[in-house]
Amino acid sequence: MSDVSSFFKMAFSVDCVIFGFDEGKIKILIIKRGEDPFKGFWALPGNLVYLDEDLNLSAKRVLHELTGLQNVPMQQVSTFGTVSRHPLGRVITTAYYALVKPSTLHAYASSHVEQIAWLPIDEVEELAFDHNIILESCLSKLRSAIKNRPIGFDLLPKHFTLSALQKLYEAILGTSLDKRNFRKKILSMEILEDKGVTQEGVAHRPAKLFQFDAENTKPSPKTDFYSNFNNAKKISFDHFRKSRSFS
Amino acid sequence: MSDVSSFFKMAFSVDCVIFGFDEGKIKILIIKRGEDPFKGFWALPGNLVYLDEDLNLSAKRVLHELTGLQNVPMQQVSTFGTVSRHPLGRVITTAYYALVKPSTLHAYASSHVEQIAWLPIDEVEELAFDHNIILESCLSKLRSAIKNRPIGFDLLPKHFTLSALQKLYEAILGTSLDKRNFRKKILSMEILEDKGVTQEGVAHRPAKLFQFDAENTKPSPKTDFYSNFNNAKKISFDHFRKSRSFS
DNA sequence: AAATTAAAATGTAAAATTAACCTTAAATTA
DNA sequence: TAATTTAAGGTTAATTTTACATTTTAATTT
Repeated sequence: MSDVSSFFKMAFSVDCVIFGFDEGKIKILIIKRGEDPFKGFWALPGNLVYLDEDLNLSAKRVLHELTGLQNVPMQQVSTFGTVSRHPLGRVITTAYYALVKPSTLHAYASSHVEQIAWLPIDEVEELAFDHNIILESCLSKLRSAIKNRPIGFDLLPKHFTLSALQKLYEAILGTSLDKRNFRKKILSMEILEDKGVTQEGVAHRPAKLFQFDAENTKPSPKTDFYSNFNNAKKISFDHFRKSRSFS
Repeated sequence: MSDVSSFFKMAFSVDCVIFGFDEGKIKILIIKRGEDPFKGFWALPGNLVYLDEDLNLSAKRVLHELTGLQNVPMQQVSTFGTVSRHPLGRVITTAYYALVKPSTLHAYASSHVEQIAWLPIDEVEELAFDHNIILESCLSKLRSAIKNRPIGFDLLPKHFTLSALQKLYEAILGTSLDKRNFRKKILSMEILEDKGVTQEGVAHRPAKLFQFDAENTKPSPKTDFYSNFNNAKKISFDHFRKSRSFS
């Protein structure tokens, strides 16, 4: 290659979509930017990648610096590279998502961040850069991931009820599921361990608590991990539905 | 952001995994590099992205420049960004795959390319850069894509027999499929148009020719597009057939 | 303490899908 | 015309999915 130096003028960034499940809703972590560009705008946590830093590690570093979150496994989703997506120059960005338990961690506004918030995904308005598009793509990835692998547990506390798990699936898939069929299917996978303990202090019959049993994560033999999203009862999730990116 | 200029020192590239189906095998297009780095090595077609060029368009441009291929839809797969994956500096690369019909197009060695070859995927040896890893990830993407969407047709000539289609699925999935069940399932999807024509000049009963009917590409209602890869026959033990692939 | 409230837990039957399996048909070649 | 080769196609059993309603258990209210 004759002269290659003119190519080495780009920057690279990572953007993180951090999903949490709280009050029956899927939320994401957004930050209000404390510096230009897009100062004062809400945005996904993201920043530039250092020259001597692996891309995948960069996502963890950036998330930590901006929100204090640590030890969060991150999944690469997609890379966005239109020419003028960033006002300061040519910046290509890679999107990552992560699933966290908002209850057990404390995200805080850190460097260059004015504010931080957990926002239900159906309440997200205009974000900085092309972050709305990035969010859509991560959401769509999450929806297909949850059908194929037992990842939902990462969004729940260590011990949880089957109803909570079902609500989580309903929130992500945007459908309502049949209770008996859901329980049958999940239990038949033998990935849940019955802790022999029940809820306390609830004003109704207390539910059994389960724990995800990582041992038994053999892939389910036939279909997707949880593919029967067909028994949807067309009830309430209208806004949710329409935001599903088909096509 | 105080001083950001030190970040704008990276380069960006795209690498293409071009799949073809030929002689019953899945092959990829590889090039022998005509310039450093890795001059003389076999590699995936790939090159640096221009500063003023959209990432996704870059993949098409690069493929065209190196192989002459044009109008090939490309799917983004994944981005690779370890620090020293490229000897000339910090270069992050995005992998794309495409499905082509080797019969109807003429790839040729173009700029900076010494040679070009279609190589069966199981005969690929050491490639330049981290291209072996990139290939693996595209292959794995192809395998899951073919189960979810009717993309196999992009690898076949316009008119094809059901046996050819089945062989294609078998080659990609690495399993053997039951002939009657395969035909039943594919035909029930109503995405194939019977051309009322048969093969000619074959030394056996000629097969009917079909054509992919893009009209009818409603997503199959329940399961994956072609998910029943479980009826794999372990070839020899025809009656001893407890051979379902568990675990 | 009895009644009310709220969610938990549970089984069965019909429908749909998947899996297993083999014989006859149509062309070419020897 | 016999031999070879691949195409074509249908039935049954097994499994999976779907639809559906009542009873149980605790806390709270009266």
